[in-house]
Amino acid sequence: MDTSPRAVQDRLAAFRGRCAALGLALTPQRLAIYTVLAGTDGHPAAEEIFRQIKPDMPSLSLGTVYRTLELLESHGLVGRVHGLDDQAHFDANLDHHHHLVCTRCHAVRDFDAPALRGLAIPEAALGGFRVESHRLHLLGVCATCQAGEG
Amino acid sequence: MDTSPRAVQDRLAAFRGRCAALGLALTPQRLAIYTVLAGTDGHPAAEEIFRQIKPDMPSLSLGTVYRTLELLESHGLVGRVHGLDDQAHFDANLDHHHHLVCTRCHAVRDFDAPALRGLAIPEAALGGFRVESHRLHLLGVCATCQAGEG
DNA sequence: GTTATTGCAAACATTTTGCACCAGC
DNA sequence: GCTGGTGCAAAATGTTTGCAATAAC
Repeated sequence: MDTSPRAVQDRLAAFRGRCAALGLALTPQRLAIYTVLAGTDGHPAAEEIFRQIKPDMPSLSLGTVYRTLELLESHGLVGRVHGLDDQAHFDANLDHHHHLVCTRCHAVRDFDAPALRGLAIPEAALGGFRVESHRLHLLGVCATCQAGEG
Repeated sequence: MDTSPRAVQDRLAAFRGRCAALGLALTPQRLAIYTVLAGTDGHPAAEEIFRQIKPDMPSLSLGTVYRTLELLESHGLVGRVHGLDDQAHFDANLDHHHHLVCTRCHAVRDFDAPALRGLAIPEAALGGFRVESHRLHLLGVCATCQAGEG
């Protein structure tokens, strides 16, 4: 995901617009939570988002972070990613993309390979299942963890 | 996954062999847990496996189910699947296959499409990540849930 | 001023762990 | 008799919820 200041600004502007359109109050908490997601390439869990904001907003409660993420996901403003731990991770990048999941450190990174778009799935194999979307997780070892091998 | 009596028998025989080779005791609990997985196409969670065995083995404890699944997974005898809920589901099918995940009822079913094997992933997109395996989740609505639509 | 949103704390669900007891070699 | 495995209950973890106080529109 493009995390240049410009791209982040664009994302935040779009977020404000979507909130207004949906009738959602643009509270400082919501803005802070979305800003964390809009500005990172990672896929933080609720707890991690909370820790990042807490110093600047001591009144923030973890419950609000969970509620906000749930709300934003239900309106399609953020995505939920399941990695290897049983913890939900979140993502402001809604473009079609896939994930690299490190089996050592459980980090999740985005990647996109245009060659993988338009996967041809034989209808016959699906047995009546109606496919609406797909997600591909590549499991392996990230560069950082490889460096630590020995 | 082939759940014919013959295929299940084969799987159980292989399981006994693997346990012996690994020096793992073949306790009634372990056998019961693996049997549930070997005989189903679904991907039950620990609690579900527990419920299925409990009537026939009242002394069974849920902790043992968790410990056993963890043990079997660590020895590569079963696989762990993350669907849409934040609950681990388990799978005795270790052949290369993918999953159909129903966004309504969260059921997970296997499917295999030979066309998807040998996905060509451009190295350049990976940025040093070493890919060891991949999993594809197709999200959509299963036949059962489609039938219930109105 | 209303209504939606927050903070807090308690509840909840899932999974892990410590420890005493038990079973098999 | 050791070793490993189980059952139980407590704890840890991640998440949701009820309710009174508060802030956004």
